[in-house]
This record gives sequence, structure tokens and C-alpha cells, in this order.
Amino acid sequence: MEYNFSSIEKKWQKKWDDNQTFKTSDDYSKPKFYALVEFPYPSGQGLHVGHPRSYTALDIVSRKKRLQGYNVLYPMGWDAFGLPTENFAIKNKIHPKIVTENNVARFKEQLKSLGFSFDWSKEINTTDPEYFKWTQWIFLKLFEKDLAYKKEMAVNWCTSCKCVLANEEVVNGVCERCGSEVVRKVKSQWMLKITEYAERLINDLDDVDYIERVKIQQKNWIGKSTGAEVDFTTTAEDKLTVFTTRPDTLFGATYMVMSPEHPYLEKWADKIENNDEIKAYQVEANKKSDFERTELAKDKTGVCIKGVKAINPVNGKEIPIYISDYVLMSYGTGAIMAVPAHDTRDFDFAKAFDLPIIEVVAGGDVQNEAFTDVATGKLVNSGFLDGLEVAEAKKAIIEWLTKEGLGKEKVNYKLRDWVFSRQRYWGEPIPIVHCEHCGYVPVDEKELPLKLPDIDSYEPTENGESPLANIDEWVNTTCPKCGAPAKRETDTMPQWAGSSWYFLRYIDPTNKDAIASKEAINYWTPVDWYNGGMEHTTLHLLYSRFWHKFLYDIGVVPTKEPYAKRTSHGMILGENGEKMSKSRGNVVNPDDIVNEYGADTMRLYEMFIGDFEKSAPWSQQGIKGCSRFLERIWALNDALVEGESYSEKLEKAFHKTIKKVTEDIEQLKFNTAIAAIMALLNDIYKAGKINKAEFKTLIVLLNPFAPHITEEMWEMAGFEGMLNQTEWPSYDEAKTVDNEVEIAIQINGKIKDKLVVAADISQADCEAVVKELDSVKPLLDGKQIVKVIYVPKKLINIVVK
RNA sequence: GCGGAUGUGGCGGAAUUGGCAGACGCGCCAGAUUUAGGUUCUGGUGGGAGACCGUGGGGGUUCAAGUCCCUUCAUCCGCACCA
Repeated sequence: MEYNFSSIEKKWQKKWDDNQTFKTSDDYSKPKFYALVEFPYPSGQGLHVGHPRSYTALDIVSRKKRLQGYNVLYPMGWDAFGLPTENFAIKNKIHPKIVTENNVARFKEQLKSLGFSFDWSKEINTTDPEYFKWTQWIFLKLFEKDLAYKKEMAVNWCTSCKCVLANEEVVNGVCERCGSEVVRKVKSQWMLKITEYAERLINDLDDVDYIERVKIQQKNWIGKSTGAEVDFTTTAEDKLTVFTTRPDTLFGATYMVMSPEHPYLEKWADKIENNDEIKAYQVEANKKSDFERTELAKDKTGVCIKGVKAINPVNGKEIPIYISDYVLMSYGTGAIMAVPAHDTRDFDFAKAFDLPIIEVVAGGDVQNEAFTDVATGKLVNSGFLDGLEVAEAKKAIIEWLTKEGLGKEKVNYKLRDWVFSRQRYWGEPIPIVHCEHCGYVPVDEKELPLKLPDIDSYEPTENGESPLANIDEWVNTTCPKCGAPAKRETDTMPQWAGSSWYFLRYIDPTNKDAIASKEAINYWTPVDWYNGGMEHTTLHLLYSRFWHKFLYDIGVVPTKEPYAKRTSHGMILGENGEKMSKSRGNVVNPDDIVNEYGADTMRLYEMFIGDFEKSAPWSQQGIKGCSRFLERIWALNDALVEGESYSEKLEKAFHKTIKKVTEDIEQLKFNTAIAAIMALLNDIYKAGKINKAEFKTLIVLLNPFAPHITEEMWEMAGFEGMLNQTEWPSYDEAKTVDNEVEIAIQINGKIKDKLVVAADISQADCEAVVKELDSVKPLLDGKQIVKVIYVPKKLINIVVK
């Protein structure tokens, strides 16, 4: 009978649906396994071939875990708020809600056509008011705990989206989404104090099983550095405080630099003699975006402040103060002490402005190059620090500063607070009311969800306000506290809000009284295995860890970390090895593959394509190999025989394959698991027949990868029930070991021959046999045997002289 | 500049972590089946006529190196004046 994948796949997809085969059990006595993949943004383009790579991987894990007796939660939902939908809505004059519905319907159909074992009864959608009610609720809790605040600040402003972007959303100076120019603009924004969690976000990485590069990337992003804050007195009254990681070099500070935005410049205006020059520099600096400032201004520029000097607290020396845009207001204190001898930037600046360079750590040639090594070298020209090593000097100077009241130890982070406002319609409304008397007042929890009003125009206003600002009847309300007329917050939340906690909602998606029931949360958290893209490491993954820690602090969740294990899949590239994109014309549509080869082949190929964690180019030829493999599997229907037809060799091959596949799936090595099954099939073909027990084992092993064909073959062979209700095969360790092995015979490390021997042959016996071989004996003639290395089951190496 | 990876046949990729390099698949070659093409099946397939040579290049450690050490080159990704 022909392998008609199309009808087989439809048949089983319907059956699974009708029977709710993959519905998660409420039996909390069973061991649980929570498998999670990043839920997609339902874009108008439909599913990309990249999506199924992640989904298939954890579908394989989920299906295997179910067969192993776990209660598995493998859910799917929609991260549906966001700009592309809104832009499409504006352009085509369709409500974003409708656009979302259409896109979701398409995605869902595509996902179902691939046979994923999602529990669709747990489906969620971030744009559903019953969902975002809880997104808003979490925001109110953050507000209540002072972790949400409003602040006037320079923000990244996308000129095309007319919207604020988080730092993370600005890539190379342009908007990550639309590619338009991003400029700086001062606006009042809602912020979340993620910085308050910086230390815990670093430390708790020790307790989770994330792939190393994710941990490293998150740590780098948070950017912890330990140093000291030091107060410099000035000839103006104010102390100028700096942050430095090298307090040990304090004696070498020959000038100071303030950021052009430093508030002291205004304050000191009457003491500064060259205000015009400074103003001009500020204007220049302000014109540049952050990108230009860092990208183009490698040559140091700046202006010396005339009329105010600073005093180095360690030696009382008067030193000049400059302003320069290489010092950022947003990091540390907005001012630095400059030690040109031991910092490359300070060195460049000192050279440009002809400032003195004083060596305080010996070991370099500081007149020609900054000496930044901290591991070697001892302090010089540094008074009481002389002779100490850098680490000792750090300790000593911090002690001294603390004692003298001139400074203290200090930790700084690169991580900034999270800009949480968007001037857009299609997002969760921020549930805050602004009252002239009471300030920012939270909307009463009972009022949630605070829904979006239906409006005709979703365009942001020219002055950058949210479209909601135009809806008077929505904006105007009363203060929940004092009852006076008040105005609603018109900004909405960023797309990251809904995805920061979605894995909790899957647990109990229809709960009206809480994010999820306590019992369910206690059972299901943390997520056991979360797979997603590397691009979400510093955005979604960090944000959701932050929210989860907050929810832990307020007693909503029982675990400090949301995800016990995090892995990441590589990209699927176009056939030409480049990233798939419309403009490159190398996009592969998953629908076409499913139509031409079937879902099982598609799934198999995406897993066989290469190392799961690395990117790999698509190949139309390669997919044929997987299609052929399934055809060969299917053909076994005709090779099926009754009774015990085991050859011992084939039996061992089975046990080895069970072991390999079982282990490989856990280790993300899907490609080699499939290769092992292919090799086993080759062995079966050599035998020419297969008995029922072997057949059963084979199709169960293959089932997680190719669920439709294996269910069909299960049914055709007359096994009981559905395959997905059976058990994962076990193996006998003893039967994975061969009795006879081929070992390599080496003379001086070069292979001269191979020999089949009993696996447990002794070295002496083996040596005796080997030395008499025709291929070996002449080579030993007249030589002295220095030693013999024998590695059981591997090789024997005779070293001669 | 800093951080992270990667480099193995014509191609995608394996290699139990120091022990027979190239599993598995694609492609290719030959044979069988077929009127033929396609499909399918069987066999072969790193290079070299050979001794031998082969995991980006060079050096080293070792009985033994894709794997460890030093050095160098190339490509990709992330961050980027973070004091």
C-alpha cells in the first residue's frame, strides 16, 4: 500500500483533536513535566520555517515524556499585541482585534498541520482582556511596591513609529522593528525598576540550567562592576562625586571630566568663565544621537571648564575639569576622574589636550600607551600605596576613603531601568489615573481589566501622544482616591509585558480570581525546559525573570526562577546560506513543504538538518532523504512477520538504538537520534524482515519525531489503542554490549591492521595473537618492543625501537 | 576594542570527550528492476598508482591529538567611550 501522508496526517490530527489526546491531566500525583516554547507573534506572514524547529524539538521531548509516564504540559498561545498588527490595521482600516483574529486562525491551522501535541485547551492570547487583566494586575503590584515610576527622561524615539523604544529595541541607531532613524527626545515615561533586581538576576543564574552563552550574555548585559565612589572637592562649593573601578590609581588622576549634561554646569554658570564655549559644546553633543556619539566620536573632543577646579583628595593637588561626550550622564555619577596613565580613553583625551600623564602602576610605558593590566605591576608615585599590588591597593584606598569620609565602595550596573510606556493603541492600557490632587493613582483592582476603547483612528498623534489621548470619554474619569475629575494614562505597555508572565497563565488559563490557582502553580512551576531564540536573551528572558522574581517576592509563585532549563535553537538559513528574508528571495514556506512531503518529513528534516543549537542552511535535496526514509519505514508494513525472528546481532542493534535515542533526545541531539534510527532501519533491511516486537519498538522510537505515520502503522499492525498511550521502550544495558569487537592494531601509533576479537580478551592473549599476524610479524623483526598499550575493545599499540 | 562561538569530504553534518576521522543523510558512480524517464533495490564513494597523506595555518605535549597547550588566520553573532 502506498504511503499517503496527506490523508494519514489529516486523519490523526482529527483523531487527536476529537479525543483531546494531549490534554494535560489534572492528576497532580503524577510526576510533571512542563515544556515551553516561545509563543509566536501572529504576524501577517504566517508561520516561518524557523518556528517549527523549536516547536518540533520540544514536541519530541513532550511526546517522549508522556510515553515515560509524565504528566506533560506543552501549551501554545499568542503574543498578539504589537506594532505590525497596528500598522496593518491603520493601513487597511481594519480593527487590530480582527487582524489578530485572522492571523491567529492562520497560525493555528498551520501549527495543527504539523501535528504538534499542544494542549489547545490551555491556549492563551495576550490581547484577551481576561488575560491582560493580569498583566495590568502585575503592573499595579509593581506600582504598589514602588517598582513602577514615572520619569522625565531622554528616550529613544522612533521617528516612523512615533513611539518610545527601550534601549534594547534600538539596534545600530535605528528602530529594531522598522529600521527608521531613532532620535533622543525628552518625555515623561513609565519605568520599571529592573535595576533593583540586577544583583539577583546575576546571582540566581547559578541555580538554573541554562546553556552557558545565555548566562554569559545576560551577565554582560547587566554589566556589574565593582569599584568606589570618590568625592572631589572643587573651587565651587559642591563636591564632585565620581565612580571608578580603579580607586587604586587615584594618585594618577590628573584631570576630571563631566558629561555635557551634568547638572553642575548650570549650577556653576556664574563661576564659569567660558559658558559660551560650553553651551556650544552641549548643543553639538545633544545633536548627536547616542549612536553617533559612540560610533563616530572615537577622536576625543571636549572643553575645559574655566573658573572651577577640582582638588584631588589624596594629595590636595588642584586639577582641571573638562566636559566631554565620552562621559555619559546615564552611567555612574556622570563624572569621572581621569587617569590617563592607566585608562585608554583618558589617555587618548590627555594626548589630545596635552594633559600630564602620571604613572602610578609600574610595568608599562605610560607616555606611549595606557597601562591597564591589573594582574602585574606595583603601585608607584602613590604615597602610602607605594609597593602594593593593584588588588591590595584597591582595598587599602577604599578603607582610607571610607575612614576619611571621602568615598566608599560602590557597585554599578550597565543595566538601566526598563522604559515601559509606548505611545500606541494596540497594547495593554496602563491602569493609572492622574489626579491633580493625588498624583498618579492606581485604578482599583476590581476595575480590571481596563479595556481598550473602540476607536476609528489608531494613528499616534503628531506630538507623540498615544491615539488613546484623542478619546475624551476614555481619558476623562474620576480619581479613584478623591473622586475629583482626573485623566487616565494614555500610554500602553510594551509588547514585552504580556510575554513576561505568560507561562504562568497556561497553568490555569481560565481562572477568574488569580493568575492561576495556588495548587496548580505549586505543581507546575518552574517550567522544566524552555527553548527559544538567542535574540530573546537580553529582552524577554531577562524581563520575565525579573517579573517572576517580583511575583516570588509578593508570594504569588513558589520559585525564584521561572525556568529550570533554557536551551536555544539555531536559525534555519536560506538555501544560499544567508538569513531567510523576503528581500533575499530565499524564504521557504512551511505550508509548501507540508503539502509536498508531509508534516512528518518536515519535522524529521528540521531535526535532522544539523546540530540543533547551530544555524543550518535549508536544502530541498536534503529533505528528500527524510522523505525517502519514511517511505522505507512505511515499506516495513510488508516485511512484518510473526514470531521470534531475532538475530542476536539485530537484537543488540535494537537495544543500542533505544539507548541512543533515549539519551540523545534529552541532550538535544535530535540529529544523531534520527541517524541512529536510520542506521537501525538499514540493519533491518539487511535482515529482510522484522517481527512484531521489533516493529513495535521501532515505531515507538520514531513516534516523537514522526507521530502520524507511526500511529497509522501501529493501527495497521493491530496493536491495541493508540500508540501515544503505550510506553517508551526500555533497553537492557547488557544487550547494548557486543561480544566481539574489531580492534585496531598499531605499530608506533600507525594503524597496520584490524582484527576481530572477543570483547573480553585479555591483553596477553590479544598480544600473542597480534604478534603472529602476517601484517605485524615482519614489522617486529629485529626491533625491540619498548611497550605495548592495550585499550580494551579499541586498539592495541605496539611501540618498537 | 571587549565578550561568545565556529572552521572536518563535492554538500549538511558525526566522532562514546585523548584511542580505528568521515556515523547518518544529500550528491555522485556502477549494477539490477523498468519500454524509457522517475521511483525502488544492491554495491561503491576523503586524497594518492603507491609507501603514505589528510580535521583553517604553524609549532608543541603524548605510545596515540579533530579533541589538550602555545601561536596565527578566517568567518559569524552579541556588546560597544559603562569610567
